[in-house]
Amino acid sequence: MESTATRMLDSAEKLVQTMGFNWFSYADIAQELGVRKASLHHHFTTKGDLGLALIERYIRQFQRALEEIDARQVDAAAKLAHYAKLYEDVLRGKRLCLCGMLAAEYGSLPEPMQAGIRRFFDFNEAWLAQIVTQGRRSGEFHLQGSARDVARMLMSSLEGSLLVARPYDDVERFAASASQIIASLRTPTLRERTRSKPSKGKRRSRA
Amino acid sequence: MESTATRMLDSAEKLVQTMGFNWFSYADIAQELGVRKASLHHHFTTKGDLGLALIERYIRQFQRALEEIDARQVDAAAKLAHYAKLYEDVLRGKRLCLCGMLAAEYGSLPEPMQAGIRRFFDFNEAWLAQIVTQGRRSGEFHLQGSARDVARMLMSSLEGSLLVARPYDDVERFAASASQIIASLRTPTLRERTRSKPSKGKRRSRA
DNA sequence: GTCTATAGGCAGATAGAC
DNA sequence: GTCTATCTGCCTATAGAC
Repeated sequence: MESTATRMLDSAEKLVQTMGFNWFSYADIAQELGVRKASLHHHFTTKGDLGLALIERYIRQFQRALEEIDARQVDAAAKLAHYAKLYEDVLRGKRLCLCGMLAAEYGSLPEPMQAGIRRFFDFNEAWLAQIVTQGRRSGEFHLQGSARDVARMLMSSLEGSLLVARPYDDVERFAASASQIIASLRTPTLRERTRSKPSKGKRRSRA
Repeated sequence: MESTATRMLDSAEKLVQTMGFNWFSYADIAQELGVRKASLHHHFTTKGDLGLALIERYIRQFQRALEEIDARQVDAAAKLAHYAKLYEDVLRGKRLCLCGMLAAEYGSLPEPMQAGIRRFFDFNEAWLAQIVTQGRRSGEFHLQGSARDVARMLMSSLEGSLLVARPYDDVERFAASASQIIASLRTPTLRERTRSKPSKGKRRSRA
């Protein structure tokens, strides 16, 4: 059985991800759950408190999902594909990434929420950088730039792909962008390689 | 001398791009311009009217900027670099793309604004697809996928790079992502080609 | 922990004088 | 085109009974 606080967070999360933090009110959640606004304020005194709780829970959920990926997948490419699937599932629910939405509204949010949003991005960046490093070592990925910069590019591109795909209510649009982004990391395929000059390729230092 | 309506649009545009459409009110604009709210309603009866006017003006401005690029730049790569600069300038003003912001708030907006947001993306996609086709013909770009899909990926990635970079107030973060995205289109350089293994590496199916 | 009641303010919008 | 005045409704938040 879910706690009341959890149901409140679930309802708020959906509202933020679909309509934005500045659009919804306590009345919306109260109505959906069949409680009074005052009950909401008992659990989350201010709207900022609620927003921060949302971000912190979202980070924890993402953390678990990434641990799951690390545990189940071996290849860097497979890990990355599953990472993209996480985003795709969000869009399937006709939502945006919680922190993607809040990043748009960033300037209007209380400071603790702003710090939480940056923590979410920092955490994702760190995980992705690790995957990029792994993929480069294994020869799966072909790329220039630091692992950190590639990680930032990947995260930003996926966030943007969600943002742009949603108005079209088109999961395929997202999937096409995501696979194109990921493909750009892949070592050139045989067909591409056979075009290249053979020769004494030396292993490059970090680009 | 700027018309009152123009100054109203300028003020509203900045508020939307920094704080979001659902955050600001007519009172904010009225205060900044030293007029009354009723004057605003005279020019833009409803907030939705104002929002739509904002989108339409933004599209016209973008159109002019892209014509400028077409007129001044010859190479597809140079055109793309200038396109990215358009985004970078937005971030320099500590703003988001108007339609990127509105895409986040999409679900909460009146239908005419929603249609306008899609027009903006469609228009950008069409221009980018043309550049991609040009670059592929000239041999500047190396890519898989249709010009349309590459165009969508580029636009989404740049929108997302703005979104993620802004909380860090870091134009360099955007620039690094943008140049990485664009670099992924470039035909492998000689130096990159020489590194590839000749050999029978087996081709994996598309991820 | 949930409720009723209410404060105090601001939202989007309109009427009508100047 | 701009103003004053006003409407109606919703917002976040709190006090205090149950």
